[in-house]
Amino acid sequence: MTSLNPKELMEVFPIFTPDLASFIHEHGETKIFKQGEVLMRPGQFFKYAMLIVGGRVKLYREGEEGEEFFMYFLERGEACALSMLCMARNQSSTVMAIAVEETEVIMIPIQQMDTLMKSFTAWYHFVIETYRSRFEELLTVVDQIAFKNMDERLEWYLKRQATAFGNDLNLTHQQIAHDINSSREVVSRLLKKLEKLGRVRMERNTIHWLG
Amino acid sequence: MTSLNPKELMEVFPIFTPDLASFIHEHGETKIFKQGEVLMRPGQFFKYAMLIVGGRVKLYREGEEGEEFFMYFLERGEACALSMLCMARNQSSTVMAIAVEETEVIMIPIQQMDTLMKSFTAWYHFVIETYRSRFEELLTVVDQIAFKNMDERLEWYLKRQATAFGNDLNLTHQQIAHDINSSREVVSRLLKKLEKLGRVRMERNTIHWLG
DNA sequence: TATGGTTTGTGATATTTATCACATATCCAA
DNA sequence: TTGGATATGTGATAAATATCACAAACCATA
Repeated sequence: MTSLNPKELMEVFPIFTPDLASFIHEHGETKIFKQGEVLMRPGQFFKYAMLIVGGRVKLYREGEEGEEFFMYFLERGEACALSMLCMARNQSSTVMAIAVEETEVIMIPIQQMDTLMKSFTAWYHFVIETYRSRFEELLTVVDQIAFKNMDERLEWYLKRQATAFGNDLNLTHQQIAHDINSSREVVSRLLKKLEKLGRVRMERNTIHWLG
Repeated sequence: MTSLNPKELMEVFPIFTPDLASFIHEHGETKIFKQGEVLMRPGQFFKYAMLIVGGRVKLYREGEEGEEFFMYFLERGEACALSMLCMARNQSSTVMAIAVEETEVIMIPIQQMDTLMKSFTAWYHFVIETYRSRFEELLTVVDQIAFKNMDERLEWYLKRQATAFGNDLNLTHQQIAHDINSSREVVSRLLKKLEKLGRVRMERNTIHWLG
């Protein structure tokens, strides 16, 4: 049973119909993840589909030598596509997902998926839209790393961070370097260039996005 | 009405049940795409979900300055995830898909999707598996371009081509350069290195993969 | 206000990849 | 067989990115 009643669920997930909202209210569990907590890690098996009610989750890919590569955020009203996809075949995760803020999640047990899919057209549309938007987002990620240089990729990264967190970004150059799989020095220099172009203003531990 | 009867459909798509196979036999259309024909291009809207019966389709992303970047192949028994995803919201395609061999495709009109999804559990599982495998594949593509150097990426590219076409690859260095978004000279030099390592043997217009 | 940890700045250098210029090789068709 | 198109080879150089070394700035707190 979730902590949100059906009416609240329909506010967070506008596509839900009343009967679907009731069903999820009934069969879902609410869980709070604290900042920094891991929602899933590579190799872990899914028992639940995860819907984000509030907060923010960072999804990233890990390289063989411990590198990281930021892919996207999940936010209020969205769901983890992989948790739905892998569940259906009892596959394990291939990405890291950690809460970057305190995050409230509705966990729907795998056993309910067939029922949901068969009984609620709205659920089917929600799942499709979840897949579609994540696939699109992953394609834009591919575009960036396939076609763009580091300066453009950095700018794109900052833009997305600003969309998620607002224009004052509490990030060190080292953290950014991790996320875009570059090095701190390179990030520092490119940020300096962006500052000269008037795209950012910099402080220790903070970058003001002026986009 | 498809050119394949239900029994043949079940051979190509083992997950299909008899009733699903009959439904698709009834409502699908068969279409042959000749080598080099475009199945979809960016901006085009979908009217059909596309299932591949035979042949091979190459999916790639286009950059802003006309660059190309190969993502993956679709083969017998697979389906185009994007054609299913976009259809559901009447979205347009964001990738190029061309037949690299003569390819036989079953086209299922968008109008049938809701019925299929509601009436056939096997269809639902097929769709999920289609999404899942394409998502996984796209994640491995991200890994390669995010974490690997050109030599490793080239080797990975050749390996995938060899899996699709066999070990004798009819590719020019220029074509390869296009697909991995590099330049001909770089590909030539890296191939030379691979030849010295005994991973390939080279001829004009052909590369023999010895992996 | 002294101290040590963290963050940022920057020159020097190495590595990787791209680009340019041109030579050579191979094939096909006239 | 020859001329032109296509494919490949290769040195020189440029550009992008990574790495190393170390200095300077900032911050918390003892």
